[in-house]
Amino acid sequence: MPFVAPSKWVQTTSLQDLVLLTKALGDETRLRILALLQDHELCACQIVAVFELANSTISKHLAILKQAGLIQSRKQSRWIYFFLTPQPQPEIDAAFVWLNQCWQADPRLEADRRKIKDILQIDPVELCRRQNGKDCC
Amino acid sequence: MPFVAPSKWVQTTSLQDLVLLTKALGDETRLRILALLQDHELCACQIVAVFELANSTISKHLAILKQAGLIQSRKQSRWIYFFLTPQPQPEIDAAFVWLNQCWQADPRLEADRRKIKDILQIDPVELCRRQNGKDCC
DNA sequence: CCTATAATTCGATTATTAACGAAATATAGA
DNA sequence: TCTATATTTCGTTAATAATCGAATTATAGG
Repeated sequence: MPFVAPSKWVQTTSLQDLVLLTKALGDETRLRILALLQDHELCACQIVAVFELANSTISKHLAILKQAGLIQSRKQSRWIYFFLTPQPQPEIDAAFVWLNQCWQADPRLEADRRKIKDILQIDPVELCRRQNGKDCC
Repeated sequence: MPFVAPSKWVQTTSLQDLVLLTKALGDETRLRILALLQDHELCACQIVAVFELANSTISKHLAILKQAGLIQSRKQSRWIYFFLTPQPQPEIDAAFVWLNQCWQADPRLEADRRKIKDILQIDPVELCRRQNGKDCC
């Protein structure tokens, strides 16, 4: 039976986790996604519609936020919905407290909020058709 | 007399400031510098001695931290001492509160603390001689 | 006023990250 | 089971950031 190192040995240090977290927060698009997710859970196609970036780009941003422990996802019907991690580990919870203090009343975030409000009116089926159809760009 | 836009017009939004701040925090070396500065103010040559990076690199990191409003500096004799911004604006103060929650008892930060303890024993004159002399590297 | 020197700036290089479109994956619903 | 499609992964390119050594700056102290 081969020797297996206890999982403790490969555990990342809190500094490494923290760097993962601060790097995840160190991008404007990702901060704006987090701000939107404070109000609603959203599927990828809705986030794509807000930022007008390629869906592969948004997917990457979401993966970074997820790996940092900031968000989670669940599948419902044909869509994957992303939402802020509920009751996250303390260091992430504290990060949210901090961010909330910072980003209230920012004009760009307000604009994003208005935009998502319109997007939420559109049926995701129609939204995805627009994104995957050739009338895009 | 030329028209000069009121400074208000070029004022950055809070989101931009926040991105500046999160980017400044999104680097391991800079987080470690901040952790060290929680205990002591330090001059550039002392920080260089801890990290074994070129003084130009450390200088850049310090400039980024300073621009984000996290640190300040003062000149004393031949050295410039860097220290955490006392009573900073609320969003930065909240960031420090958050960081303090995160980085207590991390082994790498502990090691840095031990190292700076030794370095503080050395006269800065001698420290800088070692760095600028040819016996380095 | 000089000179020595601590720190910064500059210019170049390397490494990392963001972005895209296309291809692959996975699966809901027919 | 099969097909349509929402999301992810892949491969590449472009932009940004970290790093270095050398040159420059600014100034403390002789």
